[in-house]
Amino acid sequence: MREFHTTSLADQVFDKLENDIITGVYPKGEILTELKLVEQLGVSRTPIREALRRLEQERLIAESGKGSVVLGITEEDLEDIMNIREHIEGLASYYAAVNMTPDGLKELEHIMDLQEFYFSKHDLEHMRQIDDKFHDLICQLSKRTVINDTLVPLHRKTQRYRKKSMENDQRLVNMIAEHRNIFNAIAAGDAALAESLTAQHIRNAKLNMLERLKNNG
Amino acid sequence: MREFHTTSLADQVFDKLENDIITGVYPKGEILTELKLVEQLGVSRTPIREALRRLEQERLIAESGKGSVVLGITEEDLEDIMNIREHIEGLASYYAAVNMTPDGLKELEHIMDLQEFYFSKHDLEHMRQIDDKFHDLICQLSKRTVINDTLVPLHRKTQRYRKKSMENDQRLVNMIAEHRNIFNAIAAGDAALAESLTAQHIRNAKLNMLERLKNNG
DNA sequence: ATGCGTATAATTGTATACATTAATCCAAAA
DNA sequence: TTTTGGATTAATGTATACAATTATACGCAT
Repeated sequence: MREFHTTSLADQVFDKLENDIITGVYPKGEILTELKLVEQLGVSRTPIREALRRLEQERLIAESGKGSVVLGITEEDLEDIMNIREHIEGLASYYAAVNMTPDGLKELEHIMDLQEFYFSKHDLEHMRQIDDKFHDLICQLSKRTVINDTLVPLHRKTQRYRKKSMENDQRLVNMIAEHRNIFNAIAAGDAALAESLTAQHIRNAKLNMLERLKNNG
Repeated sequence: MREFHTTSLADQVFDKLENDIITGVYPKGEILTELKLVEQLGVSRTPIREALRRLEQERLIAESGKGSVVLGITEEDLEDIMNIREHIEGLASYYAAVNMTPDGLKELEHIMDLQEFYFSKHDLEHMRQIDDKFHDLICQLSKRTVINDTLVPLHRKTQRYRKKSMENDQRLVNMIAEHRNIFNAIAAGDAALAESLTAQHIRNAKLNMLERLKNNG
């Protein structure tokens, strides 16, 4: 018998709020109070509180005396995030190559195709989502819980700033090529190559992001 | 006017449960149900639920159909934790050296003294706590939120296995010496040295832990 | 014996009332 | 004008009742 597993209200509220923060519906500095969210979302405080606490733990919001304030990330944060990813994300690709399954490979290939599709449409919003999905999926397919749990929150935090770094058309072309190379290494089961290509890929992304950040002030 | 800020029941419950899991009061596999905890702790389900959700996010427990099950960590987890720490913990020491304050230095020095005091008493339980405190404090004093948030959960997860690695007396002596060297580098403001000493320290700890784990089966 | 289905019990999910705490505002005094 | 005190308001913290779900036990048919 198939199990239904309706997602709980708390999960739905969390997903919605996380997405709204990432996409800028609630910009940095916005104050979220439980009561306002009760009105807006039409559910009771209980699931809302649970969602807020999870967002708090991910450092997307923080208590501020009066309600929860939506946090931004500083240049220092971004620097640290990319430095950590530069050191760790290669491990994810390494184990993804080691533990890959046919199903996982198919999933990953689908991402590769979508990324080229959205690029041909110049759809930056979906490009951002797909880029994130690519890196999240590799973490997941690595089958290494600790690595996944360490990296995924960092991916979440950079999402808001990813779109800006995608306005550079040349970087987009390079990104797609780098993803493709990483995919090929994983598909070939060459863990060491996947690892070093990934580290280099993050390094490139970091340089591009920080440069953009400096130029935009 | 001084602010009081009594910690909430939810915080207290979280701290207690986290500590009980870390110290083995609730061993791996133990099932925690909200109702049992209500009886044991004498508070309502609301703060208990909040605490459980936070423990879940730290991967110390997981939902299991019937209640929440206390998770252990596998050898793979331990390997990943120490590999990640090996790559990142140096950054924490680096920034701790850069951003150090007199007060912070005093705090850190106090830890150094306590560690030698407890060693002279052969008090392994406190040694474990102090070791953890040392690394947590450096993360905190680095003033780099992302680095702190990335490392602290990893420290929590290894606590349970730290005591075992402290049964090696020679390792304890080395550990104290390594901590002292890291402290001196930070106090001297030599960020690069603090970073490399820390990386080496974690490498040593990793080797010792994995070896112990193999020997004990 | 074994598998199936239903009744029952146990557990979590949600809403809400009440308690407590913290922020705000305004009036009065320095 | 600034500050201070307290009343008021608004927010979160906590407990609890009720709903929905899931596990379990048991009887029945095969």
